[in-house]
Amino acid sequence: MQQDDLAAIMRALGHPVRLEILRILARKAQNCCCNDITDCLPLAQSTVSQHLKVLLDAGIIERRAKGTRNNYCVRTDRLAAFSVATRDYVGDLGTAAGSCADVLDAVS
Amino acid sequence: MQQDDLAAIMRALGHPVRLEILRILARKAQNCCCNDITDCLPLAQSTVSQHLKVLLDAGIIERRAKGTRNNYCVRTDRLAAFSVATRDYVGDLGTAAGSCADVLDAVS
DNA sequence: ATCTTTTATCGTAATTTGACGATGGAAGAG
DNA sequence: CTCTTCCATCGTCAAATTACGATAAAAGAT
Repeated sequence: MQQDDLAAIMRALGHPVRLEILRILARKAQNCCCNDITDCLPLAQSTVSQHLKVLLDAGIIERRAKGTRNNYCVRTDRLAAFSVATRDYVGDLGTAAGSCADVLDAVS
Repeated sequence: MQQDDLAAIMRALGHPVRLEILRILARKAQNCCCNDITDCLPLAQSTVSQHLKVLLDAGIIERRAKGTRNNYCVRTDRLAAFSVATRDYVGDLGTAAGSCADVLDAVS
């Protein structure tokens, strides 16, 4: 995964409400629409819809028209890839840096 | 780690420049000041300083006065905790959701 | 055909972000 | 003491984010 993509997903996830929305989606899994989420949050429907769009644009969730409703669900594959990319990124930093604090202590 | 803290770190990491700054810090490990980073990026010193503040406020990096300079380094511990928290969060979503897309396919 | 439900989108307002140049203060160098 | 280097902070500006209410379109229900 590209660094910019990683940043984009981080940014999309970088809001407590959106983390909570994903949890709600995961819990109600198979049949969750915008109103269902709005019922769980102290926010207006339009605000929730906006947050859903952010997650949608980042490719973290999926939308499926179902009659008069739109069902959303988590894109587990994308999140798994993100989790791996995050681990790799952090891992790279760690191996490159060693324990920087210790080095500074040793030098001073 | 609290969900809000996770969101705060995600947000701090949710910018390509800041991901790049962390990489630079990790590479130059033991002796990296604001100017060093600025030299690696097409940005003004004040802009880099601002990004450093964001990372600092999120607890992702550490500052150490060293003579006339301020050395920064990555807080590997915090990033490791973040990596774990991310994995756990994504893992929770996965187990709660199953493969939601498949469920929807089966229902439709 | 009409009504209701759902929800994306528009318009708006307040706040935050991201970028810059300028500046002042802190600390070593001469 | 003076000079230079480093850099956090201030002021500014444009753009993005976050929230809201209003609204219209789409689709099922009556």
